[in-house]
Amino acid sequence: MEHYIDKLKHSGLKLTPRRQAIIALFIERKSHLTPEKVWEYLKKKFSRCGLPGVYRNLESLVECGILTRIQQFDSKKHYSLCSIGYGHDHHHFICRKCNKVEEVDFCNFKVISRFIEDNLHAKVEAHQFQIQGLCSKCK
Amino acid sequence: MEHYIDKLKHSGLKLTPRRQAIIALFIERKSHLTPEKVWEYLKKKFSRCGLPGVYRNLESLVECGILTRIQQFDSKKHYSLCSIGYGHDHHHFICRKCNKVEEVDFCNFKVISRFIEDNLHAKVEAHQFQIQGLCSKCK
DNA sequence: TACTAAATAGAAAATATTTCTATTTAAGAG
DNA sequence: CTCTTAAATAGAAATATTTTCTATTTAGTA
Repeated sequence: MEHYIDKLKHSGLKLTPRRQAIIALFIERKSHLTPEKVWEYLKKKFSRCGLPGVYRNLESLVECGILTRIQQFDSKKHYSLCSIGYGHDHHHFICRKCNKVEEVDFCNFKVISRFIEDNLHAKVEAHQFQIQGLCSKCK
Repeated sequence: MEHYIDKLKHSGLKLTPRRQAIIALFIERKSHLTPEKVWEYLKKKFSRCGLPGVYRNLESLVECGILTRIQQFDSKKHYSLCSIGYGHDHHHFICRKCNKVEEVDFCNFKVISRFIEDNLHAKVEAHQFQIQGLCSKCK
């Protein structure tokens, strides 16, 4: 938690109760969450709580490198904790049952990047790598 | 084009003018497109044309393996042609300038898959790999 | 404690997607 | 070629999702 608070302050963002609660929620759940899900949780903790604020907070937490956007194919936004940070390459394993997101600390992207630059003559700038399956508990 | 028509028929889907036009559009543009963009194009070709139909067609073209969903972070759905097919692993290079989508015929996923199964003790089922950058023309 | 920029709620608007029903059409059978 | 039927369609409407806006409140600092 300290780690995340440092990231917040380092980005010049204020440490508000709302943000602390959001970070705590993600730490507790370990899964990716939609703005709506986050809102459901926050409404229980804060009597006054707007969905627009949730959207804004999630985006600012992405920008300061605490959260990352997770791609699902359901027309909703999804976020999860991410130590790698905004603008960098992301590698996530996502459990299709419990939605737990685990970071994959391995990437042989250089090889693929080289392949692409050689074969497509393109300039590679970023990549996202998502792996789906069942986590150790769900399988 | 023949290739795509075969795929359609093979899936028991009808070859309608709408679908032919959608496939032709994707072949011509080479880029990923949102339902809205596809609709804009179809409206020029068909006097009567509904957006719900576009949504349905795009989804059925995904299911028969002609299109794939492309992940962008803008709250819209994105589709592109894809020879790999539904449920299989996808590897795309996407130009951030012209939105051209190129398939990457290279994958050392087995190594990463093995790494994940060994380290996270998870069962890997699918993966998507997206690479962003500038294509040969745009760079 | 006072100040200031940032964060907030809530209403409203804008955007995106899905559902529904009646009508039309593609494709196979005869 | 015509008939039949299941699939595809339009368009209206509903729903869902996200963003914008304004006034108010608050965190962090001096």
